[in-house]
Amino acid sequence: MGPQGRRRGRGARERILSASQRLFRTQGINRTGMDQLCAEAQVSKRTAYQHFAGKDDLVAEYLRRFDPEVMAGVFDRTDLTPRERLLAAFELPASGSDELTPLCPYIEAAVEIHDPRHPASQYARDYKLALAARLAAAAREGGATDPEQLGEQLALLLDGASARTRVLNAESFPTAAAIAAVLIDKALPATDRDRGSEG
Amino acid sequence: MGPQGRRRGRGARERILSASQRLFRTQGINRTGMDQLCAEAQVSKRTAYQHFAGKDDLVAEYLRRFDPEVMAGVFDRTDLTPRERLLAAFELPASGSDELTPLCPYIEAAVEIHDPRHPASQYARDYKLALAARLAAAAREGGATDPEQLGEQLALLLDGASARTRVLNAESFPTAAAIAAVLIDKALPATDRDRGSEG
DNA sequence: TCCTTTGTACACCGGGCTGTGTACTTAACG
DNA sequence: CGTTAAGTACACAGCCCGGTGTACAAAGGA
Repeated sequence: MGPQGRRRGRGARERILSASQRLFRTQGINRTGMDQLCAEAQVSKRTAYQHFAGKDDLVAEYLRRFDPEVMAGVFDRTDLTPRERLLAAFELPASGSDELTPLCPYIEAAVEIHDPRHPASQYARDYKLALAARLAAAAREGGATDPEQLGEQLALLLDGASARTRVLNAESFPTAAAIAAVLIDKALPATDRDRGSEG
Repeated sequence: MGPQGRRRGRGARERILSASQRLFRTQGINRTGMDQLCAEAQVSKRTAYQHFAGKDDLVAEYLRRFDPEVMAGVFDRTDLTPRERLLAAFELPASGSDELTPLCPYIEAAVEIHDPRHPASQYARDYKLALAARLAAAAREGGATDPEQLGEQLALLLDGASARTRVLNAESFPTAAAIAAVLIDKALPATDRDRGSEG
């Protein structure tokens, strides 16, 4: 119910969004009420609704905030060959060694929202396509025979690992990584395995 | 809210469960209220709560009912070689040609329920393990080098296709099938591709 | 200093949800 | 026929949720 003792002042919007990240990811979207979210953000409910038109709006903005941060760490690593970059995408994201990888927030949103026309569902779709495109770009750089196909395949593996980790309550990324290795070895020319095809 | 005109009589429990299948699959679990469900089942709300302790109970039972029906069609086909059976698991399930494959109900439940200790989550986990085991059994029958690994890999592909179909709002099973073909060809001995290793 | 912008406190509304109480009706079976 | 199990109709309790109205307090630039 907002900040009871100390005033928290000006950074309301940012606090709301970062509280969203914490709560939506750990509890899910539907199970997180606006009251709890405002309490976590130390923001009054009124303020929240002055910054966001509604919960839907907040959810959409929460998803939009993921785009930059998620994939940048992997794809911008110029020290790795394309092949290594593709494989690095399957290393456990932000691996707190005893915690499970949480379900991809876009899949979570798509399942919880369930309306394909909802802005959040649009963002989810856009993100997934963008990620596949990035994978395809790295695949092309590595000299893959059919980069788009490999990108889509690897993206599917990531989604599978994420969903399966949630259902089984056990880490599934290593399995996905093993499949990815097979696909990459098959699609990338053997001579370029340790070196990009860039000339 | 229940049967307004005609009385429907004795088959209440079955009608409730089959209405669950229709509504939970098309709308999701949380978005389907007991009122709507009872209306669809043409059953009074009171009757529903005489058959099930609560909605949680109904959801658990709804999931339990899937076990026999889903995989039986594929794995019992003795006319197919093990390799063909493994591949058949990736053919679009119940393909209404213009409709998307709905999200696997166990993934749906695991995401919507979100509590790993909930009976529904248990069923989901059990089902996923059982399916992987069935795939592994077929893989073993086909002479795979590491049947358990192949089973787990194929199961992950199915989950990935299911989740990604939902997020992208576009069919992803063909992609998964292509990956499956690669994995199967790699794991099954070439001489046994058209014939089981049974002797 | 004053005034605008931002945030606060808190009660409250309407609606949907799960679940129940009660009195009644019907179908099946002996 | 009579008895009993199954189902019905419907109102209603209680809860939580998203969202709002109102009156007030503080920060910060001019």
